[in-house]
Amino acid sequence: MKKKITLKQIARELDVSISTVSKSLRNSLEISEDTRQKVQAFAKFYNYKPNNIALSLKNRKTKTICIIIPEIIHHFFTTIISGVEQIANENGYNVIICLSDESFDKEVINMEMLANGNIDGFIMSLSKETQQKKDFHHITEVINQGMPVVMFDRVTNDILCDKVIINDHLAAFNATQFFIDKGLKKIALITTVDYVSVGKLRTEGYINALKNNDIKVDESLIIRIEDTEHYEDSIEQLLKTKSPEAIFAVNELFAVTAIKVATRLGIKIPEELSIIGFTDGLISKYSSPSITTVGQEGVKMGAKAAKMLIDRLEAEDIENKEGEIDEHYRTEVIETELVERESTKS
Amino acid sequence: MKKKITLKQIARELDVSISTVSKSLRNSLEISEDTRQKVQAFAKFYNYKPNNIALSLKNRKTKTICIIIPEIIHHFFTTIISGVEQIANENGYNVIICLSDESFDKEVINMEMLANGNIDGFIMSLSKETQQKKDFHHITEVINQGMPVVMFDRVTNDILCDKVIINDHLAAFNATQFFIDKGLKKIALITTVDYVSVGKLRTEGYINALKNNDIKVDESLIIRIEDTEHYEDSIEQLLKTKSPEAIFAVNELFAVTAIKVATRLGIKIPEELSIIGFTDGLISKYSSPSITTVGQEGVKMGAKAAKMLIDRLEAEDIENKEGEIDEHYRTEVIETELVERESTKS
DNA sequence: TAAGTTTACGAAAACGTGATAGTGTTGAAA
DNA sequence: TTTCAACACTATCACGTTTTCGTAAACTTA
Repeated sequence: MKKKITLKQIARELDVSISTVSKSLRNSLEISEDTRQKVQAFAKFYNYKPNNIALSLKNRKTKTICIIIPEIIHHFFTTIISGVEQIANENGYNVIICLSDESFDKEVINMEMLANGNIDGFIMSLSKETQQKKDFHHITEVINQGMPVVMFDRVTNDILCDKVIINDHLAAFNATQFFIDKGLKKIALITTVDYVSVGKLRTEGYINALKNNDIKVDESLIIRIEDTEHYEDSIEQLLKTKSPEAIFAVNELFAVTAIKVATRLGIKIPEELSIIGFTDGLISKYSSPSITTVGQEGVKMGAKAAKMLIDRLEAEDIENKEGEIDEHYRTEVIETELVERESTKS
Repeated sequence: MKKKITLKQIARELDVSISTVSKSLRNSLEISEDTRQKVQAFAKFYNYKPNNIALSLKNRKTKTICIIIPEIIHHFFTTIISGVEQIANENGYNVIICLSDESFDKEVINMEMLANGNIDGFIMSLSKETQQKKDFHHITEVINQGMPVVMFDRVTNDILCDKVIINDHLAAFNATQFFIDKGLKKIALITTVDYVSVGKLRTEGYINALKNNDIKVDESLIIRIEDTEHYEDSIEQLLKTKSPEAIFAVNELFAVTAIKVATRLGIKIPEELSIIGFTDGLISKYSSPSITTVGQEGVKMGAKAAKMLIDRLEAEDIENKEGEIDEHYRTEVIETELVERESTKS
């Protein structure tokens, strides 16, 4: 077992100074051709690689970014990760992934721990609990320390920073309008409780589409799901008592569960009931019938977020020297598109 | 914007030495009650937190582990991450997640980059390409440097290290036997090409179960899928020409695709065709009909792997001082269980 | 009072690197 | 012969910690 070799060891071995070794390896012209070659050969033989931690300490940057997501089970977040990872790697950055498990405390702990030098910046989507508490002190604190943060999907207006979102309102509006254009009027909504920012926006989009077409909003057609446990019953109740012609679900799981319940009740899809979900994940694709869904382009979103973060990090390098920092934050909107499948009539 | 404060700044501000500040904050008895309190109050006010990078450099450990997985889209791997993350956090470790995208090169690059001081150890599952090439030099190199590696699921005998696997052979054997016990004999297999270690093992389990029951192995009932693109046709062909009574699929996607094709062809599940998949993911759960599957307990597996790695890391601390290292590597086997659902007769 | 002991702190080294600023030797120009 | 530049290298510092060792000053004891 040969441990990693250091500059110092090379220097001692070749009987030169550490500086000489360092310069030789960086091909400095100060060092004679002879010495340079000797050192480089030796270094190569012992597979010398600079210690990243030492470099981080010296340069005061780690070339590592952290992405905090509430859940890894949701397909949407995994696609986000893919996008971030790709751009990060292209630019020589590592990615640390943290799960908040929808918990405020875990979000805080993760951020505080990593903010102490481990990483250069954050990409994050708020946990449910954080959105509910509306307590963002951990995020402002990090930003105040001069560490850039990019928020995506579940964002808040209370924090000033770069953001990447989809137009949830418009996407929901369009999905609902899609039903209406097919002549369907009794449209149910399966959504989350209102403190989840995206749930709220999608609900609003649904309502506005109805209003826009002079369709009365029937609150009994709307199910608001608190936790993810026993919502099958609520859906069954809805289908039995209200017999909606269409259902718009704000995520994949709600959509596929609706299909399951409908199938069990002998309701034909899409003949008797049309369904549109949100998030174009594996479930929507492989469900039978497959689910028409609002595609979120998670990869694109993650890539965009990573790009914004890295741009800001690299900009800091330059601006630091000139003493000026661009405080102009931007919010990017990612387009969505309806992916038509078997759960809606064509 | 107030940047992070350092020991040096506190020292200068309070007109004491850096050592005094450091000791005060660590409650050393060398420092008078008075000074200690003064320093601690000041540090608290300015929200002092030690710089992790500096600590890493000094202690020569980073309290960070890396998990390399081939794909994040597969639900199995996300559950692995959950398990690792949980144990890691409990023990004060961060987790870096790297995706190899099934590519040998990306696996090598990731490992080489992070091995230079960024992390204390690896948890990994081999990429397809690596398994195909049988080139493991990057892994042996890391291990030779004294960095512990734990492999899970897709492992190789060519590397000596801790491993966590499931008994793929037995699990496939049992699933096949399950069909046979129900009186089904014409059992098809949808598997991967043989260089994927787990695919091979599962195929062997299937074959052994058949042989064990004196059922002739019919190669035309076995589909080996190379890449994940156009296998719907192969499955359709199989169903049309061979009309199997049962299908055992070595992963979720193959299983759900089989269901899709069968449904399209009007084959009733489970009356005319029973299906068992592998990996108890969202797809199996939410598919209609839901899929009977071999549960892999990814969380448990990830947790086990993390525990093995951390145990070894902590053991190193002690053994380093005593100059002895335990080279006795272990392989843990995680139990699987058949989760019965609607795609098989009860 | 002299000697020893405790108290309370500071100096310096170490982790590994890279940049800046020196330094001694050689050779060439004046 | 003197002066100065070029060359080839070394010393030192800094990044932020912790820790070991050292040392004044105060206090105790004989």
